[in-house]
Amino acid sequence: MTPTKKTQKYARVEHAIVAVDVVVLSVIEGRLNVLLTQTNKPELKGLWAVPGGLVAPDESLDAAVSRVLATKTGLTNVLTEQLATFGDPGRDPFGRVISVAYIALVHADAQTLATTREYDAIAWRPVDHLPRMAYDHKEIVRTAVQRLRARLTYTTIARGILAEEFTLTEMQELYEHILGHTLDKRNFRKKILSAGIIEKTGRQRRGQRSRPAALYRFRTNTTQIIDLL
Amino acid sequence: MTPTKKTQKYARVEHAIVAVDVVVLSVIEGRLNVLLTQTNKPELKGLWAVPGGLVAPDESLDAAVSRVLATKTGLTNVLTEQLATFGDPGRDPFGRVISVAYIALVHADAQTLATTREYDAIAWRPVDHLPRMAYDHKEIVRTAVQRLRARLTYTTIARGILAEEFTLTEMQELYEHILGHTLDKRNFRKKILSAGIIEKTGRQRRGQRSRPAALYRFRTNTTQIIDLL
DNA sequence: CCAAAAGTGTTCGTGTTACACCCATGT
DNA sequence: ACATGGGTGTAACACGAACACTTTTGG
Repeated sequence: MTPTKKTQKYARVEHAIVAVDVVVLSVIEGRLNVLLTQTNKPELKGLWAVPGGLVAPDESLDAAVSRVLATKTGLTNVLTEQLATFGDPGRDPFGRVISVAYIALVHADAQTLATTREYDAIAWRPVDHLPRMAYDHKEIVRTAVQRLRARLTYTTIARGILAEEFTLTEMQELYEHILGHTLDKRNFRKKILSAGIIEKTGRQRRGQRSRPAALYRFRTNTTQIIDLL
Repeated sequence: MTPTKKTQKYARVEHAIVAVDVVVLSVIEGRLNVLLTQTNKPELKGLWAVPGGLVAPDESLDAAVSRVLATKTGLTNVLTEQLATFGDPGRDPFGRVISVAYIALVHADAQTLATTREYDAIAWRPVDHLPRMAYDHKEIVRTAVQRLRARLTYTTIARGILAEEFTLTEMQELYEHILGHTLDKRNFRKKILSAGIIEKTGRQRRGQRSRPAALYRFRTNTTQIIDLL
């Protein structure tokens, strides 16, 4: 069944264009950052946008997200989650484009690798100092950050941003930076450990001129809904 | 700017079709029900679907939802909220249709009015006994119910289902039916009242052969995010 | 006067918060 | 030896859960 045959039945309908836009978030040097690309369309010169692309005729939305991430940023195997769909007529000056927005979280590791790729400029920007952006992408990023903050306290979504192995202090700093306020060290450890979502790897992080820290990993590969903090 | 002109720039792109599907929920006789229509397409004979329709070229998604609700069910002025977007190729056997699903909540009042309209059959069905359904609509309804349950405890979304004026017992029964378990009367009242989201209207519900109940209303017209229960 | 639902406080246990010092390492 | 971040317990408090009787009306 080809796409053309499949859409026959709706031939008279005015078709829209469907895109996916991916808000890639990471914590870099203690700040929550978003990955932005500079568009090369002359009409939007100088404006930044979240990486995105059109959905191919026989491609699922998730597949489109993976493809866009891989081709436009070099990122693969990223934890993604659907955010919301933005469809105001006029949100794209070139036509009626409906955008299904996704959140993607990447490890502190992968950052440096991800920044060098593709044709137009690509860079990390702190979410609290966004540049002028194309379309409604500023609103999309704001929505994504809101959602991430909310999820952080009742899911194990942090798994997406933390490296494979991490120290409890790294994890706590991640929470503090995303939530925007400090947390008590002893209480944080008590809650996270008693939730049973992470376990010691047995290894240690050494090298700093201080006591070595125990390394932990998440016990599961899935994002669980569980009350933390 | 006509739609045709606007989409010029993307003329070579395979266009998809964008639809909205609305999961209309209400509590009827103590059970959570969903409003379903029976499709008249011969290929899907006998299957039920959630009311939905294609998005017009210059119509926002929200506007499409309102229009679909009004023309297919007679409902107007309904509290709606975007749920998620379903876009698997093959979810619609007739073509590539991307569906933006919405939740709509209607007052216990409006129910009876809503059921009589439009060409094909339309009826309320308990969400825990869904009939055979077309497309992926069963999954959409399940997702909607999950979301409603979750929202109930931390937002004032119940406002959408309750009538303008209601008794605390009615409100409590609503929560019990949607959550699927009973609640303590005194604790429920304490929490809801101390949250400050509702106020006495000064009127009473009389007529039952028992003590009259004070009537309440929500203090605001918006769905607020606040910790209840 | 009886049935039916409305309304109202207190106790107890659990979970959350606030808080300060010793430990292991690298330089 | 000292600077640096890692690691640990306890007491006060607030919050949530459990629980039963009196009040007001309609019939």
